[in-house]
Amino acid sequence: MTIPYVHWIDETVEKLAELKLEKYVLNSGISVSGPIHIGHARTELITPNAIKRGLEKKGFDAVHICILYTQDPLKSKVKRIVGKEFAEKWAGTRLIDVPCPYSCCSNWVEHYLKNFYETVKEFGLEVEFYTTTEIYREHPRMKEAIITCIEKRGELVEILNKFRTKKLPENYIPFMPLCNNCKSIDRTVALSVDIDSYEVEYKCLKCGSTGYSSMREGKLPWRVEWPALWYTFNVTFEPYGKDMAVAGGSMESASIIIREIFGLKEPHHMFMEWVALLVNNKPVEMTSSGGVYFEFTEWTKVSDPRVLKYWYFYMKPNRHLTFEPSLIPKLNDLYDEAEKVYFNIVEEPDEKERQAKCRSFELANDDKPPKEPLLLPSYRFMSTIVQAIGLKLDREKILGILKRTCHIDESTSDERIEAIMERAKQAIYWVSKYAPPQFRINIVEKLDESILSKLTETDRNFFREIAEFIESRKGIKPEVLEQVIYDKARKHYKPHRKGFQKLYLIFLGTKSGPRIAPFLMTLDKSFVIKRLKLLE
RNA sequence: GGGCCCGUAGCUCAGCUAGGUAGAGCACCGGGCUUUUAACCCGGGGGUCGCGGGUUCAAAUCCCGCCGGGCCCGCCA
Repeated sequence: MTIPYVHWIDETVEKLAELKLEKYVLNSGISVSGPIHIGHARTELITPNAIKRGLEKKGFDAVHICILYTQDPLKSKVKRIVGKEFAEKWAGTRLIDVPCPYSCCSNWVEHYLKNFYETVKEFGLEVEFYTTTEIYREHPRMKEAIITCIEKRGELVEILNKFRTKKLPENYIPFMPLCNNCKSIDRTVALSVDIDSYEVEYKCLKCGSTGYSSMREGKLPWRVEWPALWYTFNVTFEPYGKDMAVAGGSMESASIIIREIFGLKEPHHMFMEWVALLVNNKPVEMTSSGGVYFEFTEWTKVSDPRVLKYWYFYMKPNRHLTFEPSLIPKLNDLYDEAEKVYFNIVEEPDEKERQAKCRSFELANDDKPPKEPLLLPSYRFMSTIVQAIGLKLDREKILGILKRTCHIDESTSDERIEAIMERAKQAIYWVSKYAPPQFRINIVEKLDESILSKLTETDRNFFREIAEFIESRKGIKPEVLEQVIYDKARKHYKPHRKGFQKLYLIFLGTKSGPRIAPFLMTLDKSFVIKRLKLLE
């Protein structure tokens, strides 16, 4: 009685496919209240995009839209990312009107979206983005939705009041106007609406002014805005985080509103857990405005997008994930392992596990897995190599080392070389910015008394023999050198590990280090020989 | 006040959607081995599946009630 394995993405696709719709609109949304992080990427970008592709593969017309909330007021909690003064000055202003906090872009939104679209492209995501600012200004369906909400406001208030402790008055106008005077959007009250001129009469509680402003510049309150967007785009599916999942939360009210006010059915939903960041060794949910995040645009600098996609596809959606930059080599290993399982280079005895890895690997590659495995040197080893050559992206040196360590040869394809160089570039960035101390290699520049005084005659003989071996041979394989070092260590020391300790001492000034032979081969041969002879 | 997720070996978790002998990795112990910035191989110990009840020939799995942990909503988004 075994249940056939179905990946959770495929399961969702199957369910949606049963609806047999002419067109599928998969919606997601991100508030541009700060940096867009990799937690957003899980729920709002990567997951719905894979579902879209799944539907397309089955021959359906599907589109993935992502709404960027730029019309929202700035939250005061952004003080954690931009300082108290800035936050207080601009709190309550539409994000689109807030200046760039670092004075490098034309405004807040532009600053936080600066490299965003490019990263989306690098991730191979096919998403249509809309800002709420442009939707309010230009989208005719949104205008219809707003007018409907105002016309049916009695009914709407009744629905909203079911979810409120502080009840809204019967004549409440469900609209947040923009104050022309102080540009606030969260402390204004709509007094009356003129549908023909599409203007709203308002009173601003912040600056005390009254006046008329265009409804194109205001917004609906969130609980109404969400279903209005469903109506605007005819949304059929939407993943959401736990903030929306709650009984009495916005999803529940939005579902009632879309049915009763707009006469449509609510979209299908999918619950996704959030991604936490390890802060002081404790997981904290990522929050852009609260200053806890790992930026989405940062990902492509440290790693291949497929690595993050693979992680998200391999883990179940209700799984709470915890991220830390020091996990990046590990996550790369996870992807590399999946590649090996997929190409039958490594055996995965557990059939379900094998399928989970293979299917997640395919999904991470947008269902177009490579014909041949890349089998890159591990991220960890790449981080050793780049450190040995001073964290410079020196193509010749890197490829030279990889040749010496037998990772590549003349027959290695250009595609693979490029992938290796890409990983080298990422490893440099990672080592410089994120590597914890135990991953850092500092080669001893010059031997001084503090080291020389610790060496014995035995050590000198041991080093000299290794030096002579390296000198006498060309094209040594790492395994061969490893064996030679081991044999000589056993010959000179008891226990032989002492020999290894002395080797690390003269190269790194430490008692331990990376696997010795491949490490020595990352270094310049003449330097290694000189150092072993204690000449430098 | 309400909701969601989680609770299975020391740790991280799989197994629960369709009930059928309790699982993996890490850690630990023993052995092998070359100190490998989380090495590898062989063997071993280790669990009242949070608690209580119910359904059933049979429950980690389904139902009800509790308890514990985390998060969220009841402002705004």
